[in-house]
Amino acid sequence: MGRSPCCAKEGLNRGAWTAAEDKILSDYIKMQGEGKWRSLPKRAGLKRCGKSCRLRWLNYLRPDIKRGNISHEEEELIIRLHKLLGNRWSLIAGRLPGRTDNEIKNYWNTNLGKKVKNQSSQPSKNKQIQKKPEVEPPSPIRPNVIRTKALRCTKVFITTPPHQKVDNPSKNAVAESSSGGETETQMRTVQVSSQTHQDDDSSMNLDVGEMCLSELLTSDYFQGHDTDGIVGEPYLFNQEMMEDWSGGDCDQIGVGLDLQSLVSFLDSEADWLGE
DNA sequence: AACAGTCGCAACCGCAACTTC
DNA sequence: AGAAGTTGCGGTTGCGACTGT
Repeated sequence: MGRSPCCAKEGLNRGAWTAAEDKILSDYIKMQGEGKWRSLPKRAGLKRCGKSCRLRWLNYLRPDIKRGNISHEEEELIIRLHKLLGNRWSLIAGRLPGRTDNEIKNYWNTNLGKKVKNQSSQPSKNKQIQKKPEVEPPSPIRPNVIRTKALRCTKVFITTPPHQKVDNPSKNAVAESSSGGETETQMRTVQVSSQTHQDDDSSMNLDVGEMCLSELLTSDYFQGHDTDGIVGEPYLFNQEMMEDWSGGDCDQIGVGLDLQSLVSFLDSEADWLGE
């Protein structure tokens, strides 16, 4: 299908927003709520395209936006998440309350990108960051950094094939993309299935909405089972990755990692498999 | 003080996923 | 089922602020 232009460009304001425009937009959204961006400018009486309004609201006017410098803890988290997710700024921003994807993207491009590059090019003091090469996938076997486009998915199905030793953990991750109206932020369920789990119900649904990732990763399902020759091996992650995610930093920095990030990561892994 | 170069952020652009009809 | 419309995302750009000469 052809793509229609997001808006007629004639007669619309462009460039920096004025205080008056900001006020009109935020007042309107406070009264009417977000959404229907395309028609919003007309209804609100703004000479802007809907896209521009959405961006302005999301990146600047939203009341829950955190202003000010990115803290060291946030920086660490960004680096860590970028290592896993690559340039999926919206997912990374989702783990940093009050920060926007645009802000994090800018911060990465202006600060962290260089910093991480420097650190990886010279042996350094920061062991945590030096554990793995940055940005580029270390190998085609187990890419740390995945593709750029995020999929919306509501469920991740993780399964260990019967009597099959896990030689490539990522091969056991399959993401199901929902066709429903849910969004990434509504991902709620991870279904974990294992042949080695001998209960009648060999799969398990976990409500993961607010579950701390480190808790989940240290649970039996991710630590592996003492059967079928996969003693102590996680189903999805090797030791390095487990340390990466469950190293306890999330508690230290006071930002609870929930499974949305993990689901996205698994989603990415599944996508890589499909290529 | 004036100019050039660099940096950082806000905004724009184009694409793809998703929804609606 | 498929076309048309909408939304969200990541990459890129423009411009003001800052810094060095």
